[in-house]
Amino acid sequence: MERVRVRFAPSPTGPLHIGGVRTALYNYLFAKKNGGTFILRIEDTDQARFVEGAEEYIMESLEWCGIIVDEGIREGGNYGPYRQSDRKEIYRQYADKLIEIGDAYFAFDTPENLETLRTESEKSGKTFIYNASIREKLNNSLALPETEWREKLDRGEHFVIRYKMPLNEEIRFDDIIRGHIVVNSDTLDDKVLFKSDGMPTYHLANIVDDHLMEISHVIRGEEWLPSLPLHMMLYRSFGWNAPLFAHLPLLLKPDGKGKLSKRDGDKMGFPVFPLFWPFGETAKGFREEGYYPEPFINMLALLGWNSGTEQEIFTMEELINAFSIDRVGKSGARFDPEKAKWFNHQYLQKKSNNELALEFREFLRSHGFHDDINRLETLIAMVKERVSFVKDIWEQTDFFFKAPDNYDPEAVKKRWTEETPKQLGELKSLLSGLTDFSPASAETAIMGWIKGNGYNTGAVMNAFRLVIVGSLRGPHMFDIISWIGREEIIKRITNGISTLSNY
RNA sequence: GGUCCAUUCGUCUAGUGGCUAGGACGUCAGGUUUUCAUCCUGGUAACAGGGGUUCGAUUCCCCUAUGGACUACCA
Repeated sequence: MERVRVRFAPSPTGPLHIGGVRTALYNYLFAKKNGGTFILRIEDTDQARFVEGAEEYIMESLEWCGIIVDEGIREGGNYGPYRQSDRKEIYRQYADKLIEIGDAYFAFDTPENLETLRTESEKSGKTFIYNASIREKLNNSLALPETEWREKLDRGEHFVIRYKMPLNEEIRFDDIIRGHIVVNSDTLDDKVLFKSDGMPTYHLANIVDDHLMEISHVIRGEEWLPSLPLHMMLYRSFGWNAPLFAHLPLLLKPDGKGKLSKRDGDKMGFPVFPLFWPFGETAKGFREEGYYPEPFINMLALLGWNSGTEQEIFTMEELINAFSIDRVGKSGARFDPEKAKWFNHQYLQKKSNNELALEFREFLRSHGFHDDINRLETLIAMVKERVSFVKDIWEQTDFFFKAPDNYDPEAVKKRWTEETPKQLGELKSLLSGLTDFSPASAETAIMGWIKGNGYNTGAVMNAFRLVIVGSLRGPHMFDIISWIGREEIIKRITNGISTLSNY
């Protein structure tokens, strides 16, 4: 096979959606699997929709994901420039070449005029298609006498260049994922290739750049499938070899219908973007929500692709090795926030207590607490397996840092009895006199005291937990009290007795 | 409306002309636990429908239904 060169070609019109990230990922995996090159090309031919900051956002997102760009606006390369607005001059000549060979023409119709025609034919139940069926009647260089349209051009009248779609021709092509597809050219319209503002449309720029950059495989979203016939025609008109195409299935909403959108994330409280989007209407990002890039990528890779084995946890290296484009599915995949969480949980479990302690220390700081790293490691060890995110650690351990400010009424009702104050009073003196406050020592002492007095273990321990934690949750009591320390424990028992005895 | 694409448990999916249709997430139950969670064990649950082809179709073909994308001087 010729050498593999693939590109990810987003438009800088806002934050990069996870569907876009997945497209980038599949391109990247395919390139690396085949020893090829991954190119990032910015498609900013629509000046009106350009959004400040989007380009940086795209690059930062890929970087966070661990998707390494080989050629691009920041990396450089031998096929630049990699931003279409910087390639502006090269497109017109290709449009002109098409006109020269008779496969394209100048059109002078105004957008308003076309709009009117469209609504009119809609009213009569017909579809308006700007093609062979009607172009002779419109305002273009095919319908007008040459002297007339040349004069318009000379006068500087606004024009676009349209592709001249042939009449009644079966256009046949193959897609790696979808197989053979046939479309009749009569259902296609004479697409605008070159706009009146002097910029090419996606269709022209895309084909020209893919050819000039020697792209071997185009891997993009399914929304492009309907324009593939046009693209194939363009390659034919230019006499170029077309790259191979693979159209990826779409990412769908977690509930209901339709493709995933920004709104879904807002509505259901999960992110649909890799990073926080800080401009204008802000949007949540996976990174800021506490996801690690590895599980995020892992999750995305498995949305629409699988290795054919039962392996689900993959490193990027493993993904590259296992990836194959013909194992990509055909139907849309629904994004599942629950499974995304599970992936993060899996990765977090593999982190060392030290790594997590370091991360958690930063988090604690924002809550106004601090502690030394060794103590935090001990703490992490107690709750690690029950959390999916570093921020969850706080929810599991807040009572280690501050005394409860209220007691769960349900738990009080269930576990606070007439004997409880007396028992906890005894426990308090026991702990005051205990020299070794390690978990093991505390356990021996407390369990001995309970048994010696014939108390009910569950009753005593739950009441004890209630005054220390404020509710019936958390790790083993002996680990908790040893970490918190005698003085604070005594204080909490005292407070608990005085507050709860009034019930 | 037109064109194109798709359809296996609730979700992501494996799979093949003959299988008890497999796994994961979720969910449910049991176990472990002085609590909660984790964890372990087990269960639940699917080939959209109808016609063909065939000795036999989830698998191949056709139709229908449903879903989706596109239908801009946006990408």
